[in-house]
Amino acid sequence: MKQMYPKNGRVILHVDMNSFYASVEMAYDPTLKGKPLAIAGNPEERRGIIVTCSYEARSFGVKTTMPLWEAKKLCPQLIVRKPNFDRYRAASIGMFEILNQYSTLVEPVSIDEGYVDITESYEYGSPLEIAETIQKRIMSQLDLPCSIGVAPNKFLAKMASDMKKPMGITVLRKRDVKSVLWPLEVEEMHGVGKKTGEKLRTIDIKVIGDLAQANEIQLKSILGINGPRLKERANGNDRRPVDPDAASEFKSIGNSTTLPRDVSNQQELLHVLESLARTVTVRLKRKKVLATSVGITIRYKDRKTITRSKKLQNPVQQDGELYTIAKQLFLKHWNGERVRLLGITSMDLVEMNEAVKQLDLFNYEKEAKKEPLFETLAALREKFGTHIIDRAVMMPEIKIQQQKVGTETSFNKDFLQDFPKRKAKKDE
DNA sequence: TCTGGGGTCCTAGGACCC
DNA sequence: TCTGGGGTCCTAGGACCC
Repeated sequence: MKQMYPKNGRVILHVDMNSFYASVEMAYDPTLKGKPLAIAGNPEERRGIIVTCSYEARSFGVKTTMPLWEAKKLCPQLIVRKPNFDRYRAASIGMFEILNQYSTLVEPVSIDEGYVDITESYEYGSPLEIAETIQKRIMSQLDLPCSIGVAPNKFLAKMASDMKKPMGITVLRKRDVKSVLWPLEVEEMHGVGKKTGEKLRTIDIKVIGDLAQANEIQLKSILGINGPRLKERANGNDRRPVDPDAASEFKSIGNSTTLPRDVSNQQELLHVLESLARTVTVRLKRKKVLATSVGITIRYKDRKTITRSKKLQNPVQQDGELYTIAKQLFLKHWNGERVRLLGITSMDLVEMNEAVKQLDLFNYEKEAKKEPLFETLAALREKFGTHIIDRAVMMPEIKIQQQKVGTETSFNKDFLQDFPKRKAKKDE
């Protein structure tokens, strides 16, 4: 079997669930099968846009991000359901459990898609057989359709999974790139959106083949670092590994909400901010992380959107902490006009057990530089933590400047600047 | 009568340090 | 008296994706 595969080549699958939310609803309620179904928010709350819709709905011209009223106009018999994220998460777990049975190299990309490196998975059959087995099992066990791309790298696998929907399997080899990929419009390419497409068209690049043969200097000048990368992809090259840990750690956690109507009342807005802070806090705790930066998003009536953020001295997670910072940012930057959307994002996340250590290191470096003055032991303990101060004071090799102020002995905080270095050396 | 909510990555300018 | 350039951090915004 082994000799079936190219010596240094990889075999990557991209598994993409078809109209995932709508399909999950149909699996839960089979009477919905075969009907035009859309998942959308509440139009009364101005969240009435199509998140996903069934293929039957698509045949009427209904599309993702379309306002609900528009979709209803195109398809009056459209059945609309609100999203049930718990259901979708459960279905997603089921899907990844199946993928994990064919390789240890499974990289989740989002709730409904992932890459699988099956280069070493000979025992389960040929690449095409594995793809067929996975597709059949997802259908029989979860009642959910998916499309699978089979290719020598992630980019080609991703493009391949998009080619036959629903329930397609597409093999895209390197040698097929010219005939299959190159004739497609550049905007069809993963990584090329509206803006990049427009820019590319200004230098007469219309199809993927044009991009593949484009002048690299010129590409770089209009797209920056992304230009040469896109050209590589257009030629079918992509060396990114399938990394099972890639998405395991969140880089940010945030929540935002479009208000049912535009609001300019400060109390009302702060109230919304407070409830957003609470939901973000709950999610931080569940993930056992703390935030070292906090940002807010304000979208005004005219959809102009600003973001403001702040790096913190100490990572936060407790109730109220997030709100306090978000409130400060909001009051400082809100221009008083009517607000359409508010959001809070927590960033630079650190693990809870890591955070204690980092808190100390962070503090004494920064604080000591800022205000090198004498303080009492109690104050230092309060600021930097009892543990770290007591350890520093106990170490005889560290000379600590002291002075008497009244009956109290104070310590020069400057000694703290050297402490981390000494401590690091000692720990080696 | 419009345009959600969750993310990631990149860029660019200013501050600051060496 | 005049003044380089690299590196890093912080902040804001933009593009893109699902």
